[in-house]
Amino acid sequence: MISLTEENYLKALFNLANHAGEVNVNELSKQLSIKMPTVTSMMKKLAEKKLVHYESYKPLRLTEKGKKEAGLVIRKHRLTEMFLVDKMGFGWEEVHDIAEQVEHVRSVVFFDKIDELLGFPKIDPHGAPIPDKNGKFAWIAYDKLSDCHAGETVRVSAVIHTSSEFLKFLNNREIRLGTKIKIKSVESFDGSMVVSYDNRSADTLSHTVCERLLVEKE
Amino acid sequence: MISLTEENYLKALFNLANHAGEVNVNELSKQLSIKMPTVTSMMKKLAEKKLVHYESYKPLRLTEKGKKEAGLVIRKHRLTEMFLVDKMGFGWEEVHDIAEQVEHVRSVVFFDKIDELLGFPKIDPHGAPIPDKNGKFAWIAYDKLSDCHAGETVRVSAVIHTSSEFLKFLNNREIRLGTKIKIKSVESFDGSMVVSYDNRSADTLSHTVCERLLVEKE
DNA sequence: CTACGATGTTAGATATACCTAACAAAATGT
DNA sequence: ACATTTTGTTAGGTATATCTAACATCGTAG
Repeated sequence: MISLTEENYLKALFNLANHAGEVNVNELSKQLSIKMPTVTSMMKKLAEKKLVHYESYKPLRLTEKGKKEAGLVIRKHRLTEMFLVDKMGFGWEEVHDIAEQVEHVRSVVFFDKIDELLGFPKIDPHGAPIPDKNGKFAWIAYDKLSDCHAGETVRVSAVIHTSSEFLKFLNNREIRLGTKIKIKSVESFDGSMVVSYDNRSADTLSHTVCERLLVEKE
Repeated sequence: MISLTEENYLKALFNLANHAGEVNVNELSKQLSIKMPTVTSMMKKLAEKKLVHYESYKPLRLTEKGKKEAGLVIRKHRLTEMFLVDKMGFGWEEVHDIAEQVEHVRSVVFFDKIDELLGFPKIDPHGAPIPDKNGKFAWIAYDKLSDCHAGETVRVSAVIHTSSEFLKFLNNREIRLGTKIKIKSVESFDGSMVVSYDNRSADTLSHTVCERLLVEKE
């Protein structure tokens, strides 16, 4: 049995390990707003449960079992977010905090039903992939808008949604998943981009914004 | 701030106090499957928080504040049950355990949205009243079927749903909220009733069943 | 290459929510 | 009315999850 607290550690480990595969105690501590000694002792506990590989002073790594369990928590989180948006009418900027709580519900049928009612979605409202029932992710490689060039036309496929402020900003600009963006020019000194989309012929997006928009080239 | 555990104690206190207004430590202990000493110490804690009136060796009583908080938890529980049945397609026998978990979600907008999507329901799928946003109950006085007499025609308005087995039994007999029952005779020696309803011309219901069906006379 | 800052661990304390064992009070039955 | 059973409390212990303070190791900059 994995406690609610342990679920949160696994989820954070997975999210931080996204690219590198390894995580520091310090990073994890900051992510969870939990002091380092507490993190160290939890890592020892999770190591005993064969959920993480832990050795003193070495970076943390999820075991296969740990990845699976983390995937299942993230599955519950993302299915919940999708349900809140698609079936309950919440905005994509409102759902993270609610899903953070609902994800800890222990009922397989509950999430299976959500999955079914949604038609077995593959991505959440922010474009992030929903792991399958074994906790496995179908990774999709997107480009950051900030890595694209003038003249290219791209489609917004996912957003990095660390803050609801960013999502509200996108709401104001009427940028959503699927929005087709044409890059008119890139300012080399600050990385900001002049783009057009829908009926906005010239809008400027800062580098900070462009880094958080994940796109596919047409 | 009221913890998840405290919420469970308040809910149990309210449910047991339904009629009497007073509850024993022993009763509460059995209801929650928590040993008496633990209950005693929790009562002292809840008394400090002004949620219960507690004196050694005296029966337990919720304060007004305690009743309100208990009402709010029960509101969340019953709104969840209604949502699970009406909007997600679960059976009334499946929803208690799921609602037991979802009720602890701390998000006012989440439950407000559920309330709105359901059209501000006054009763849950078992006919129990849903408290208002101040935790206040609109009490409805029903009769037990077991207190009715031969010749009377009644309508099922609520069920006492301590076990999902009872609800499955009612499913098999096709008895639901709203079913109109005609009492043909009452066996005086065991209190069982011969009744007719829908297209069942003569069905026998044991006293145990009749005690758990709450009805309104036509 | 050593010293210092960043990172990580150990030790010991706290709060919550549970337990058992032992004792105390209340209720009950003959 | 007193002995017994039921109910309730006290005392002390455990597990989880957190903290601070002090110490240890690592990595790097001078």
